[in-house]
Amino acid sequence: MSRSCIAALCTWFEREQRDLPWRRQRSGYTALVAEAMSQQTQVVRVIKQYEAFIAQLPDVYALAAADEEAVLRLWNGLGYYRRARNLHAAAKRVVQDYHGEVPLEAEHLRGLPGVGPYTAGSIASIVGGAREPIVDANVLRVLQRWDADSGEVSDKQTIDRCWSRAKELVLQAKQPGVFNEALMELGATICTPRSPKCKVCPVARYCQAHKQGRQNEIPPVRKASQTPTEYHHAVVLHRRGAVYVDQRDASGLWAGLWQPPTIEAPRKLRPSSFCNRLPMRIERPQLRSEFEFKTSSRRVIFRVYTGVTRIRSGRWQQIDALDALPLSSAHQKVLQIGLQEIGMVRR
DNA sequence: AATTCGGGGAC
DNA sequence: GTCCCAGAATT
Repeated sequence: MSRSCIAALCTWFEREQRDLPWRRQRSGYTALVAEAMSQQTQVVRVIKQYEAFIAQLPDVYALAAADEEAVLRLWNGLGYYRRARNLHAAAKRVVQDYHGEVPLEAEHLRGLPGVGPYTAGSIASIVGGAREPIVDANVLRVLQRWDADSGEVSDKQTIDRCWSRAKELVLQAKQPGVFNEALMELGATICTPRSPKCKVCPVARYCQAHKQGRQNEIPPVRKASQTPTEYHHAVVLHRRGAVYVDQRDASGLWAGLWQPPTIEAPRKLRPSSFCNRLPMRIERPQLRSEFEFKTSSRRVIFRVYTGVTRIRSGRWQQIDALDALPLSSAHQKVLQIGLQEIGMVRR
């Protein structure tokens, strides 16, 4: 009975699938890059950055040989920057241990940094044709609805049930990779978190949630956690067409990325207090602007200053070469505000 | 078993 | 405004 459902889903996928760049050229390497970028990130946001990444680093040797800074820069704005470092390390290991060929067996893939059960199963099945199950956020939702499983999405038992189900199903599929990708595609385009489009779903007649009219209740909505507010005071220092930047801690938020000198505090600091905490002397500090930046677990108020300093040591980055710097989305905005105030128009 | 890690799409 | 996303690693 699930055979016909699997077939219907795969037929729909072959007909309706989105045109994604990593579907045009399949290889272990392109899949590895695409999967790393796509973790916890909506696919539409990945496309442009994936293309830039592949254009710059077209094969695993290019990536393995690249500077970490060059790799991180290609991740600018994407978030979860550890993924970039893991991908870089994975490429080095592929060159070292696998003669430059990304392994296509799940067990080997699983040994690469940044490759967990989902990513290993995805590459092994879609590129390698292996009969490996996968469960990402899309598949989880689709399978919960198929079985009218109203468990919490974060509950380990719910996740385990879906992995078991995915395994059962992929064992019956004619083409495991096509089936896996079709499940994800259905979740991304039809079986969406809210207001699923059951009217145009190719497998609605196999869906228990739909049969019971409970597709809007499954899975249950997650309860939002509250995010404490913190204040990041940053000063954009300029001299001779360059700005001063320093590197963030190797762990924590935006680990190892670059930024204008910043003091983080639980509360708003007065300008004098802020300047006193900085390692360099600031002349004519001016508060220019303030904006809110939200991540999933933090609410950060950025207070952007401009100022002048005499120090020469440290890293002075030319303004027209700021794109070469690994920068978070928040710090790109800080720099944009600071430079605009200074009159160094940027974009 | 919980927490951490980003940032914007979509509603 | 809210919820969520082609998850994995760390604590």
